[in-house]
Amino acid sequence: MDSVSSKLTASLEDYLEAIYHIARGSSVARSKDIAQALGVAKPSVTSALKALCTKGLINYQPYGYISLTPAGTEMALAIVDKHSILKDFFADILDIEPQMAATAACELEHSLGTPIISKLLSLVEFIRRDQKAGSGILKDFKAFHKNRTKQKETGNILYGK
Amino acid sequence: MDSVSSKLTASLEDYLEAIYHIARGSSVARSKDIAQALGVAKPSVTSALKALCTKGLINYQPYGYISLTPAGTEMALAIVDKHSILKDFFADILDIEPQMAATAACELEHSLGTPIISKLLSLVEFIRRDQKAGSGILKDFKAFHKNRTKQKETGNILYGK
DNA sequence: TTGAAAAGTTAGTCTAAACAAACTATTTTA
DNA sequence: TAAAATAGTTTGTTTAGACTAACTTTTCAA
Repeated sequence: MDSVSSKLTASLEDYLEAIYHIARGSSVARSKDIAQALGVAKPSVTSALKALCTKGLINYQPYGYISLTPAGTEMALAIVDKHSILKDFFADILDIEPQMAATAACELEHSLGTPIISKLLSLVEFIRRDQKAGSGILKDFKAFHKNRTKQKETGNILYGK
Repeated sequence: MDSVSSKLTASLEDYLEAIYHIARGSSVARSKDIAQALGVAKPSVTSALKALCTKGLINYQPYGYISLTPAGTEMALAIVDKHSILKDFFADILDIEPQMAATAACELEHSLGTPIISKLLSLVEFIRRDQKAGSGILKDFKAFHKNRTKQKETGNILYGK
């Protein structure tokens, strides 16, 4: 358990997440696909695989296929969930372009703990429910933001965009 | 301009922010205070000061006092603003404990660009204004979250807390 | 005004994460 | 089935950021 319990770096979390997604699609994760998914060179993948294997999160043998252990799957799922909640918050509530929302989610998923993510999920669901009920919090908010940033022209406001 | 325009690392942003706060209080920033503020050893501060000086963000001479240049002040202010907006969002909207809200703000202030921060600020102000107007979005949201996480006991929900 | 204490710097080490170049293993195909 | 192509690994380098130990500079107090 000692090797498993240690916290991962942001980088190793990214590798774990990539392995999760690749294995979802094709049921095996190959080193090359991981490199491509993360935009890194092949030797970087090899190093990361060794680290993740040492921590008991993946099954890995040199030149072999890669899969997540139960512990690795659990961790990957936690990261993927955070990513998804953050992306929804940015894209659906803050109305950030999908690409930028995804990028931001990628960065933050490594920093935020469950208490904050839980609240964020509630907020997303709260506003979605409100939308269905037709009372228009989101619409009002968007109008509020548009109006607030329009004042940028007059120069008396920060963070116009 | 070449040395100034490069993006800072998260670490250097932290140093810049610390210098800003220390110089606010006592009008001079000493190396020792920076080390203490960031919980880091003295040689780490010296390295960071050299880097920030090279980038034209602080005035620094060995064994001398430290101050921000105009460019450094501008950057520090941008970071401090982000921090403050994030902290308000976590503490006032998501109702996260102040300590945790501050810690999270510290992490995220380095990752999020102005488009997202701007929207977040609008959201904070939108909900504050709503509160004053008495229509209770925040109150409803808190109740919604409480209710949602109560279902945790029954086991059918993620991120109960 | 000099010497001890405090502050700051230098030098060297460590870790994480990336890279390129070179090598090895596997797979494909002619 | 052997050679070419592809995939994966090893080795060694680089960068950023931290650290300790040892050294230098500055400050303060007797």
